Amino acid sequence: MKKTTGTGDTSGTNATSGSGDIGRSLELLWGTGDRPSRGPKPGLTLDRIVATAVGIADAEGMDAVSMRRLSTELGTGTMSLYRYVPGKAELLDLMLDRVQGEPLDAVGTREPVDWRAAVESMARTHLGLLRRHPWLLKINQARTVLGPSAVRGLEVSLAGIKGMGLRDAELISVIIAVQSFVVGIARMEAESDEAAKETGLSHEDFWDGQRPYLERAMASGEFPLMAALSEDAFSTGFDHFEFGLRRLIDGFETLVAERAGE
Amino acid sequence: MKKTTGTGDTSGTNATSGSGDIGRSLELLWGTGDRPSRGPKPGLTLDRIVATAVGIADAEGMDAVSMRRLSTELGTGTMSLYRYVPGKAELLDLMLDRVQGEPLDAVGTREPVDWRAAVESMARTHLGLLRRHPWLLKINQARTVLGPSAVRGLEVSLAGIKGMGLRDAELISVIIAVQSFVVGIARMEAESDEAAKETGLSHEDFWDGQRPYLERAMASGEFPLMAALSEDAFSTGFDHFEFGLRRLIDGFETLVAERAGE
DNA sequence: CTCATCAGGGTACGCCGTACTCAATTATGT
DNA sequence: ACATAATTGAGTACGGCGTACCCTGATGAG
Repeated sequence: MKKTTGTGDTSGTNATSGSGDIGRSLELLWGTGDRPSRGPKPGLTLDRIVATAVGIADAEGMDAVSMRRLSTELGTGTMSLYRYVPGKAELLDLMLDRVQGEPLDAVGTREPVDWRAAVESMARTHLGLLRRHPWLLKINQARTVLGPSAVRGLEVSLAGIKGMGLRDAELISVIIAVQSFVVGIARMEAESDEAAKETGLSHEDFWDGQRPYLERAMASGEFPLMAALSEDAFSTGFDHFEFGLRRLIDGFETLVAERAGE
Repeated sequence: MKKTTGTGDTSGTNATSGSGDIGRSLELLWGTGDRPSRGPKPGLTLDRIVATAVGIADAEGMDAVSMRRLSTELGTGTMSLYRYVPGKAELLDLMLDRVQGEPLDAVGTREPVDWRAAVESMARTHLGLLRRHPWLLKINQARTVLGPSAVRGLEVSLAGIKGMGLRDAELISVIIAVQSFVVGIARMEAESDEAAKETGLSHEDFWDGQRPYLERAMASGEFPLMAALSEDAFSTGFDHFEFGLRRLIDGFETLVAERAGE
């Protein structure tokens, strides 16, 4: 995704730092944004660019976010964007950190009542975020571990589960387990929606379309257990998120009780 | 991702079926592949195309899989591929189903010993698959729920956890919970690797690069809990997959015990 | 043998990210 | 006040992508 040009030399023009992209990303993320003293005032702001990009992604998905499209939306030339952002990858990093800040504004770092409630809230908040911005799933999150919003989010999460009485590495692991589960669920949902939108087929039409193939397979006798499943096993009435979350919390409970008993 | 041309009319040339893509995918997935009687013999096979595409993706990632690249690898013209596959999306579906079949060949549908072992095996197998083919994470899996390999995999999974004594919808939910968790973990790993490869920075260099920003944030006093974390909280020595899997199984155990007690 | 049928490949179009160039603008030093 | 150095923003161009369209040949049924 990085070397699309083929001519190489992605970080040669940037005189400020020879380190590459990630340093630039961090600088933009944490940076103060002080302008140079000489020259005309910029007609845009980083904030406006990122906000607009997020708007496009929310409305039409990540694929719609291109530098040309973004510049059109902003009423500027395409290349002007590169005055503010070194490349598209860095723009994505900024988009990521921006929306990650959303839930934090509402929550604040209030005292946690109970770690179970905290875990639940963490999962629900995260899932809500991913549902609101499904394009988040298409951005490499490993890059921006250390944006301001990510750090704040981690702090809030830690505050919630501190009371579990686990070792530090285990607390991190709890967070990772919950986030992993949530991401997995969100991914399923997002992909389902995406597929529905792309093919123009609704959920029901989709399943109806599969039915003949499925039925032939079931009739073959090769899949006895699947054939024996009741009709509503795949029904949309069952909330797989709630189910999984409950199990996960129960699992944590077991560990916490175990530790307390020793 | 579908309407890249802008001229519209994505499914007009195909005389065989006006239904669109998904029907065509299923046909390729389950179909018998009978050739027409007239005309020259095809120089390629669907199998060879898909296998080559998988090879490229394994070696160089999903981005390297383009129709041009694939055709070069196969020694044919680019457009020839469209004789075998209606479009790239369908090719991805086929790639997905192909690698999903891998673990099944080894396992077989032997009698399950214990549902705990089955869940563990399910998770480990899936994680292994995703580690071997990280590009799987970039393919929309919702589309191909019903490829032959997917159906077989589901059957095997069901066989393993049947003994839990849960309702059908709950069994599905168990599978979904485990797979979601595994996908989440795999995604973290893959993104980490990808970021490392793209930036050319190793894991350590990456963290060292962040350190100044992090330390400034910690020094600000805004994040007391994070600042208080021990050094090794993020150490690579802790296996987050094992931890989460253990909790998940414990959580299932709680439910199973609950049901048995009633 | 004829010819309908079908495989294969070339060309072209509209997207994409972005390197490079250059005129216009502006704050500072004199 | 003015000259100057710095910076902006727009234009152009390149190499990639997926794929629509069309033409060339090979094939086997009648």
